[in-house]
Order: sequence, then structure tokens, then C-alpha cells
Amino acid sequence: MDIREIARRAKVSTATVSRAINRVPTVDPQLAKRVWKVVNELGYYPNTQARALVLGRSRIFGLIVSEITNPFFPEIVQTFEDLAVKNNYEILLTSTVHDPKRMESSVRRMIERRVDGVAILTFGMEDSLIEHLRFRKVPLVFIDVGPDVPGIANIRIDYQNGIRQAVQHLAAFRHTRIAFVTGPLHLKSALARRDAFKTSMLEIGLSPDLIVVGDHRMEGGMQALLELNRLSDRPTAVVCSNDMTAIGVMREAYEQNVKIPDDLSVIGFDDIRLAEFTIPPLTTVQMSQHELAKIAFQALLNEVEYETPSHEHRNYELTTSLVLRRSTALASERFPTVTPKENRIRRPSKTPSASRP
Amino acid sequence: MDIREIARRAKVSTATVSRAINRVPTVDPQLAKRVWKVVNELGYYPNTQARALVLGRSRIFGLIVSEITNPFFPEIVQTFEDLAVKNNYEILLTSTVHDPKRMESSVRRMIERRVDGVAILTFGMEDSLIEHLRFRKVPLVFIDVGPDVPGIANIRIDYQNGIRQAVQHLAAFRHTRIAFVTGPLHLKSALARRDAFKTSMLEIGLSPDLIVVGDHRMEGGMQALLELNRLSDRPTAVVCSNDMTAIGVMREAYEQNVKIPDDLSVIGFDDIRLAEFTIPPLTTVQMSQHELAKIAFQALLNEVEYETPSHEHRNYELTTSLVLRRSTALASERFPTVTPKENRIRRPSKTPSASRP
DNA sequence: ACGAACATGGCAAACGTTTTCTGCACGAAT
DNA sequence: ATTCGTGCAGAAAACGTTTGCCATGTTCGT
Repeated sequence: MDIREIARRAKVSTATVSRAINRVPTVDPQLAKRVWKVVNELGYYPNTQARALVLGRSRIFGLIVSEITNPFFPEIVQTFEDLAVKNNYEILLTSTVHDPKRMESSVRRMIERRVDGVAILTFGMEDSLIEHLRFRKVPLVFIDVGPDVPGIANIRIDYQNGIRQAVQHLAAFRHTRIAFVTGPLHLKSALARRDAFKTSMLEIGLSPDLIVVGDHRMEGGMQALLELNRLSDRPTAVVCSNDMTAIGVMREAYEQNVKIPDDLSVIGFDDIRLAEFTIPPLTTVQMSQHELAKIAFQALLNEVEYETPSHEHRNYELTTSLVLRRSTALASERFPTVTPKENRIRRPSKTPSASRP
Repeated sequence: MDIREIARRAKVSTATVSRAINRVPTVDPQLAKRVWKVVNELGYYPNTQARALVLGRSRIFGLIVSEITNPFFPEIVQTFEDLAVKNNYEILLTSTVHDPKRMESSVRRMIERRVDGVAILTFGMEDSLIEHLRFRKVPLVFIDVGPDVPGIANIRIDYQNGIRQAVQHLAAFRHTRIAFVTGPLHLKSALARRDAFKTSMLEIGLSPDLIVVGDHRMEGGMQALLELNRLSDRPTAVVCSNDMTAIGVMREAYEQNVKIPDDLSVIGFDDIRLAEFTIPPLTTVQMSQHELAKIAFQALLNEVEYETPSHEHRNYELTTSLVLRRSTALASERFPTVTPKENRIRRPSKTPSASRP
């Protein structure tokens, strides 16, 4: 069933059918109605690939992520899809799973399907591959890491803001020995977070030397806490480079019977959905995945629909900020005048929890 | 840059270029090499939509899920994508977010993009929409819920097996008052789970009357535990219709200061990734999302590539089974001869956890 | 009443492939 | 030497749209 079939039945030309369907205003309302009637009766849907062929636009946006199972991404994908349907786009989702081969196949797939733009929201990406896309003048948007060249939109993340809030929150709770668990050090974003921690500590006169490296996964967090506990001068609080790391820390704390937040305050980073579901709910630095996806999509849309004539260099920014939940508390040991029990900072909760023995 | 450009530069016809690229064996190796050289030099990629137009196959599979942010789905999407790249397919991902409008737009999008098959892995779907797809002879595969008609592949889930294991595991731990928290009762899958629970209980002579309804979300689980705790004869164990519910139960238990698993054993269902990360790690009935996606993809592939001539009715089956982690323990109160401490069932863990006071 | 201007619909080309069919060149067989 | 196959490459049609251009019919002014 194609446009010709419709034309035949409505007794008009295919041109008219096309125009009617695309709501070109010059077509006689009478005819348009006749066309639509047939279209609906037959349940006709235009063939998008034929359309794409002649238009030169596929109405598909590529979305490259690291891995869909990483809790950081589902929210992004969902928001991206929501926006796509609102704007009549389709989304071509691709994951690199940290594999160079897959990265390559990702961009190949994008090019083959002739996407109208690509959002690269991975941690790290081969520059040579990006060149393939740039060469074909595919609009691109990067998070955080993109090369700083015109024609590519960059979403800069303000790590400093949230991390500063995190350490100041801990400092206000009288913590002084505050540790940091990094991510993999080959990641720009992990480095940026670590550096933000350092400067935030120095700002308030604390020395940022309790730094151990993790891997942005639960295992890294568990390992990190083990390491920190071997120290003679243990930290009373730990800031983590991402939420999975924080979850690892809390998990190991559970194994070791160290109570969170009473014995140890923990702060994460990212605010993935999961952070609300941990026990206790995780205080973390939010980097809104929803906002991120929104910005990325909008950047692409701008590029494609409103043809920025000079293809000028655009910069977008996303800020971060602390969201308080229940994994932090006043530092206890150093201030024996305050009993641990009263120490507990209570935040509203439907049912007041019983205090610990 | 199109196939003609290549033809011109390689001094052959477009037909030859096409054949060379598609590795048709009749083309002279000499020529083929010449063509490939030009292709690689120019970085030419065939236009998939033109190809799709003439082939009548898009090499796209549709994948409809409920919502990407539901922890049940990311693993499915990831596996589906992995298989897609292995088989040179693309995946068109769509979510219904429980909204009839979105369901409709989902199937419209599938049809417009001329997908070669659709896997509908949602909880529930409008039958009328399915008709649209069947009408166009799009191969379909359903999970669990699909209409039992030829031409549609169905993946049946064996809920009974896993749930039986769950209640027998609890019974072996001397639990007798075992509760069940259902999902939303308009969901076939939720009903099936509840029924499996009932028969499993009756099988071993326990009465399945401690049933409270939840919503497959954390909130429902929290609410459910509240309800159960109001009972005079509280349960010592609770089986949940899905993992999020179990997480809700554990969360509320934390608020109420009831210890898991010492005071209450909890079992979930689905085995989402998250279940490993809870505190304590959740014992749950696994319904492998990886397997599910694999079966779904393979079903589609069979339908499309090997042209089952009679379009016969195929049934696939996925079984479920209990995976033990650490949210269950021997029932304590009724058997005071055994102290709670020794009660704790320890499963291997790098570091033995300290016992509770 | 006549021509001009305008509104509207149709014809056909174009988008980038694949594939059928045809034709050519070459070698083998008579 | 002529005929016949055989192997391989090219010409062209087809896939289902959109749209520039033209033809036709209508309306309006004079």
C-alpha cells in the first residue's frame, strides 16, 4: 500500500496526496478531506525511508552511551526519547561498552543510517572516530569531554559547585578527615571531580591527601573502604566520584559493621535513581541526567532545525548541586561531648525511625 | 558521495560497485579490489535507506518496553542491542510509559520506519494496536501476555518453578507465616505470580492468606510492610511480586528498625541488577533478562531470516529459579531454642560480617 | 465580453540503491 | 574457421516519496 494506491482511490495525483498529508496549505480543503478519508480507511502510513531519501533528512538522532546497564544512562535515554517523540524524531541508540570496536561500529551505524545529528554522552571517545562524523558535517554534541572546536556543541559540567557544597556540608558537620574515592584516572570527568575535591578542601584549609583510586563501580568502592580502614588515622567521611562507588563503600561498611551515617558519612556523585533506594538513602551531588539529556537534545535540534548559519561555536553548561538525604551525620568521635545518638541528623520521614543502640 | 561517485572513480558501473560491496562472488577479484580501494579512500558508506527501499527490508527491529528507567529493562535493551550489532540489525527503541497515547505512537513509529519485526516486552498492551501490526504482517514476539494466535511468537514464563523454590526455601527455614505482596492486579504477570504463590503454599500445606496488594514500586512495598505489621499475627517472611517491591519492604523495615534477615526474611522477583547492591543483598527469583532478550531476538530473527513457511505458531519458554543471597534466614521467634545469632545463615563473603547485638 | 492574474492540481524528475536482463568477449568444441 | 557456451560487466527499471514546473480552470477588472 503506497501513495499511488491512495491517489488512485481518492482520484487525485500522488502529488496531491503528498501535499495533503504534509498539510501544504494550497490544497483544496475538499480534496484534502477526500485524501485523508482514504488514508484513514486504508491505515496508510508514509514510508519514512523513501521520504528520507528525497528530503535528505532522516529525522533520526543518534545517541551514543557507554552502556545502557550503567544506572547513569537509562534516565538519559528515557528523556531523550520523550523529546524525540515530541519533535517527531527517532532515536538510534548505541552503546560502546568500553570497547573500541564497538565505538567504531557505533559511529559507522550512525553514518550508515544517515542520522541528522549525534549526541555522544559516553565517558571518553576516540578522536579519530569523531573525525568521521565531522567530515560528514553531522551535527554533534558532547558532554564534558569534546574537543574544543567550532561546529561541535559542548556541554560543560560545573563539577566544582556540587563538590564544594559536599565538602562544606561535611565540614559543617565537623568532619576534618574527609577522604575521596576517585574514578578511573584515564577519564577526564573523574579527574575533574578529583580536582574539584582538592580545591574545595584547600579552600577551607583542609588537606586533601586522603585520596584513593576507585573504578566507578561497586567493587572499587568496597576496595577503597578497605584501604581507608587500614589507615591509622581513618577518615570520618568519604566523598565518592560516583554513586556506584558510594554504594560500594556502604556495602563494605555493612560487611565491616561500621554504621552509616553514625560512624561514617558518605556522599556520592551523579544522583542516579538508585541513590534514593539505598539504605540509608544516599546524600549525593546531583548532576541531573534529565537536564543533561534535555540540553543535548536541544543542542542537536538547534543545529538541525534553525541552521545556525555560521555554525558558530556553542557552549552549554550544566551545574551540579548537593542533595541531602541520609548518609551523612555529624562527626562523632572528635566531639565526645555530643553523644552519637543526638548526633544523628534527622530529616523528615513519614515515620520517625527508632534510634540505634 | 554516492555509489555513482565510486563507480566513476573506479571506472566501473554502479552495478559492479554494488556487487563488489555486497561481496557477490561473480565479480572479478581484480575489479573488486579496485572498487574497495576507492570505497576506503573516500570513506564511503552505503545509504541504508535507499537500500531498504529497494530490498523491502529495513534491517531494523522494534523493541517496545514499558519504561527504560524501570530497572527491569536496561539489561534487556543492552542484550538486544548486542545481538542486533552481531546480526547487522538496528534497533528502534520505544517506551510506552504506561500511556495509551504513547503505546499508539510506539506502534505508529514502528510501522512508519518499516521495521522487520517487533518485540513487545511491555507489561500489557492494547490489543487493537497489535492488530495494526498483524495486519501488516510484521513478525511479532510477545512476552507472557500475547494473544494465543498463530503468526505471533510467545515467550511463556514459568513463574511456578521459581516461586515454588522461594516458598520451599522459606519453609525449610521454618517459616510458616509467609506473606506475599502482589503487583498491580490488572497485570497478567502480577496475577500469575500471585497464583503461583498460592499453589506453592497449598502444595506444602500452608495457607496463602497473607496477601497484600502492592504496585511493583518501592512505595507499594513500604506500604505493604506497614499493613502487615498491623496484623496481630505478623509474618516472618515475605515474598514480593518484584524486586522493587522487596526493596520497598526492606526500606520500610529499616525505618521501623526491623532487622533483615534476622527479624524478617524477604524474597524478591526478577533479579534486576540492583538486587545485588541492596543491603543486605536480596535473595530473589531470577527471571533472566538476558535470556529473555536473547529468546525474543532469536524469535524475530527466525521469523525474518528463515522464513518459517507456514508461519506456524511457535512457543518459547523461559523458566525462573531462586537465587540465594542474604535477605533470608531461619525463622527465629517460634524456635527459641535456637538463638537469633546462630540463626543467621552465612553465605560466603570476603570478610565475615560481625554479628548483630 | 475579453484578457489577465491567480489558484490549484498533475507530470515527471530526483533521491541512492539493487537486480534483472542483455550483451560482449573469450575459450572450447566441432 | 565457425558456432556455441560461459563468465562477467553494464544499462535500466524499480523501490516510494517530494517538489519544481507547467497546464488548466476560475475569478476579477475593465
